Amino acid sequence: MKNDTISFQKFAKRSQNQKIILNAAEKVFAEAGFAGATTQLIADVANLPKANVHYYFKTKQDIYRQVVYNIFDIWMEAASAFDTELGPREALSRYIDKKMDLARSHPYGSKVWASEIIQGAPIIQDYLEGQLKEWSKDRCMHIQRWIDNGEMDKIDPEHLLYMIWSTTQHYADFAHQIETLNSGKPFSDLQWQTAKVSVKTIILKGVGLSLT
Amino acid sequence: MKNDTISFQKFAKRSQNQKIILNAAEKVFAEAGFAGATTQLIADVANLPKANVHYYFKTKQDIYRQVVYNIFDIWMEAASAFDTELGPREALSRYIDKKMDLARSHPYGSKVWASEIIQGAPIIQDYLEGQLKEWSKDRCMHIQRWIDNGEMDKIDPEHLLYMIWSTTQHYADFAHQIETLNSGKPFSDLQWQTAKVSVKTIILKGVGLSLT
DNA sequence: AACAATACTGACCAAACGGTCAAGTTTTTT
DNA sequence: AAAAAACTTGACCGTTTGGTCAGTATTGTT
Repeated sequence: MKNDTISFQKFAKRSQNQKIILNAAEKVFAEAGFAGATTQLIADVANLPKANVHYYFKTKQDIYRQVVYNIFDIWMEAASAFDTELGPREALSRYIDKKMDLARSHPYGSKVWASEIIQGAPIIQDYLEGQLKEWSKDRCMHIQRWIDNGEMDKIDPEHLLYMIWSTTQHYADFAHQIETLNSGKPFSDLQWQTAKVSVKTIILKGVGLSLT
Repeated sequence: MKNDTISFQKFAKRSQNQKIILNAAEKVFAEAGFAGATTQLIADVANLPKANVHYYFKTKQDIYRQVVYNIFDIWMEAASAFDTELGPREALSRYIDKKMDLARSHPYGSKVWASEIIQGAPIIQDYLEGQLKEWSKDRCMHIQRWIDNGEMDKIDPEHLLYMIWSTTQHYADFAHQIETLNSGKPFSDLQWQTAKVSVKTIILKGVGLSLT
């Protein structure tokens, strides 16, 4: 019992400091890119001396790798909201909702991901070829089945996925541009609501599904 | 006559070397980000000694600024394809076509732009608040008028614009991801065609317009 | 209380960076 | 032909960077 508690605390401290560093790093990588992010700045944001950061992570790349893996895991978990058993309307609708929620709750992660892909996915390539490709193929197959069943319009499933990804992530990645066009103010709850409804309305109707 | 020719050649040489450097820089900035792009690498890609690059551009930021301005200009010129006099179907259709063409022809510029916005638009902020905001407001007003006239569905115009921007630019910015899901091969002419049609079909139908 | 393991940190270093410069070459003007 | 202007470049420099390390403090174990 006492041993367990102590072991847990030890584990907790290490894990907790790593989390602080990763959170700081996510923000810094998002705002400066991989090369522009300095370990010193990550340390400052995490409120730790730089040497301490290197105590928990051997290299800057290790930190970066962890940040990218984390956002990928979150996204893949959200991808299960695309539950093909629900039928096209519910599956697409819930998936878009979920992706919009993530765009709002994880803007830094989304930006890090975008930069990683823009620069050719030097770190995450294996995941793209593995998990992501598998998931995409599976969903595209189901979408095609819906189409063949006459449940929705004949649309290339790939491009439907791309449209959902791009549109939802745009609200995270291009938040600064959107904010600028919104008189410099971030979206309010109501504006996020409107965004969600607009995206769902256009896409669902666009592929021949009604909202209700 | 002779003077003119000589002066023109002088101008041509300077201008030509600047163009070579800017083209190289666009690629390097896209693939490495601002901080990750080294003047040495830009020089290598341009096939010039580093000192020569600095003869034509005082600082790395100057090169970067020019690259970002260039892509913004190209985009704003394309924005005139959104000709509100044509009515909603033609205006939107042509604008999407034009943006898709640019995603294919200027992938590096699009990536540099995306990175710039992701990092908070440190260079281009004035343009966002000026030209872009003005253009957006104007087009949103026209879209609203179409809606009020019953020519298309009631959709928040802002979000329609965001959807067009995000979807089209996705094919440039996330080309690497798309390529990976496409068995590692870049899109063929036919696939680009399909992408274009898919995007137009979904968006136009999504806002209550028929394609033909 | 003694010991061991983990956590922390200031000082330091080699490498890489953006940028400069003086000394050359080529081109244009007179 | 000679002077001026523009172009080219290898060598160089101060600064910043990721990362190390030796020494200290704290926490956990016996």
